[in-house]
Amino acid sequence: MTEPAARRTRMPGEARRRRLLEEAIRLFGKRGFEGTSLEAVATSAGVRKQTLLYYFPTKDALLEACVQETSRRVAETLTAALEEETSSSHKAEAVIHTLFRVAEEWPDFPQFIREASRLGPEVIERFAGVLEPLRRRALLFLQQGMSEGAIRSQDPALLLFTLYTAVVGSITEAGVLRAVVGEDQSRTALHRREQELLRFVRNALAPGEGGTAGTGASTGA
Amino acid sequence: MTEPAARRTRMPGEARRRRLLEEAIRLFGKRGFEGTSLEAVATSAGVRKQTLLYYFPTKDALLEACVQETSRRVAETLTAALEEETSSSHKAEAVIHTLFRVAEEWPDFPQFIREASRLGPEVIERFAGVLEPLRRRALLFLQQGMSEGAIRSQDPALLLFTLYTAVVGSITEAGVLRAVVGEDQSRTALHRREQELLRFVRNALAPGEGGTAGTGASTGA
DNA sequence: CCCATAATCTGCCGCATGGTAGAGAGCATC
DNA sequence: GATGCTCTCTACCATGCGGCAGATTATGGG
Repeated sequence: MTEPAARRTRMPGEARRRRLLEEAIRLFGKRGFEGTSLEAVATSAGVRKQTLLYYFPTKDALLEACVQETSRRVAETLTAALEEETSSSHKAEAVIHTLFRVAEEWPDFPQFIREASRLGPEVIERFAGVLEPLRRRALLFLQQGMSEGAIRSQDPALLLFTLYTAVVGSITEAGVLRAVVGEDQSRTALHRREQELLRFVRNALAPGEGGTAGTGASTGA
Repeated sequence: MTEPAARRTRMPGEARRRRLLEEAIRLFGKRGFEGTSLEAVATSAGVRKQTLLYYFPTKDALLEACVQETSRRVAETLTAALEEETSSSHKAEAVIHTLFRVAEEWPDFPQFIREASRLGPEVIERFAGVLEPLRRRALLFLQQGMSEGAIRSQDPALLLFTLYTAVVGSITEAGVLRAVVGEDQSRTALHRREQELLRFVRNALAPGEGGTAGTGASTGA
C-alpha cells in the first residue's frame, strides 16, 4: 500500500493553495480542528502532508488562513448583495437570503465558522474585524428602522446577536433538525428552513401594538 | 515534578464517577472532544488517568456516559419545570426560562450539548431518544396553541427547531456576542439575553399581523 | 543547455495520547 | 489474620500527529 504516490500533477502555487484551503475549511468544519489531521487535509486535496506544510508552515497558520478566507468571502458576498438590494426595507431579508444561498452552495463553510468561533477569542476577533463594517451598517439599519417605527424598539446589538444565532443555528444544526423533525437533509429542507426563519424574523421584528421594548420585566410570572 | 501523587483520598465509587463525569462534560464542552485528553479530565478531577479508565473503559464510553448524564438531567429539569407551571399559556416561556437558568447554574453544559451534537448522528439520536417525550409534548402544545389561535399557524416541527436554535445559540455563542456587542460576559448579560430572546420569541409566535399581535402571547403580565 | 527557483516528494523524529498489565492499599467479612 | 473486593496507582506500549531535513523533479530565463 501507500501507493508510491506518483508525484501529483504540478500546479501553479495559487491554485494549489486555494484547493488546500477549501479542503481544510471543509474538514475543520466537519470533524473539528483537533479532530482533523494535516495528513487528512493533504490527502483530501490529493497531495502529501509535506506539500501542505510547504504552503502553510504550521497547523495554526493553516487555521488562520482559513479564517481569513472565509471571513473575506462572506464579507464580500454580503456587501455585494447589499449593493444590489436597493429597497431599504428588504435589506434584512436580503442578508438572510444571501446567507442561506451561501450555505447551499458551500455547505461546509458555516460549519467551519461555528467551529472556528469555538477556538478562542482571537479567532472570533479576526472574524469580527473583517465584518466590522457590515456590523456597523446593520446596527445603523436597525436603529433607523426602529426610529421610523418599522421595527419594534429594542437593543439593536442584542437583536443583531439574536438574529445571528437564529440564522447560523438554522443552517448548521442540520443534525438536530433531522432528529427533531425526521426530515431528510436536502435542498428542499434548507429552503423550507429559510422560509420559516424569514417569517419568524419578520414577525419578531414587526412593531407590536403595545410592544415598545420597555423593560420587559414581565418574564417568569 | 510528577508529585509522587500521594494516593488520593478514596471515594465511594459513585461519587468519584460523578465527579469525573462533571469534569469531562466541562472539558469536552470547552475544548472539544478530540481537544481534550483523558489525562486532562483525570487531573481536573484530582485523579490519575488510570483511575478514569477504571470507571470508563474507553474515551468513547466516557463520552457516551456524558451524553446520557446531560440528557437525563435536562429532561428531568424540564419535566419538573413543566409540572410546576400549570398555566398553559406560560409553558413555552417556562421552558426558555428553565433552560437559561440551567445554563446559568452549569454553564459548561450547553456547550457540551453543542459539541456532542457535532460528533455524529448516533450521539444526537441518544439525546433525541431521551428527550422524545418532551418533544411530543412540545409539538402537541404548539399545535393546540395554533388551532386555538394563540399561536401563528405554521409547521410545528420547524418552529420547534427554530426555537431550539435560537435558545441554544443565545446561550452558547457567548464569544460571538462579546465580539458583536462588546459586552462583558456576566450573569447580567445572560439575563439580558434571556429577556431579549423571550420578547423576540413572543413576537414571533404571536398570530397574524393586523393588530391581533399582542393578544395572549405578548406581555405575559 | 544550464541553472535557479518553485513544487512535490520520502524519510524520520519527538511527543502526546489512548489503552494495557498488573501491583498495591484501604476496608470489610469470615 | 487471611481472603476478597473496590479503588487507585506506576510502568509501559503502540499509534498517530505535528513538524524538520533534505532529496527530487518540473519549469522558465539566460
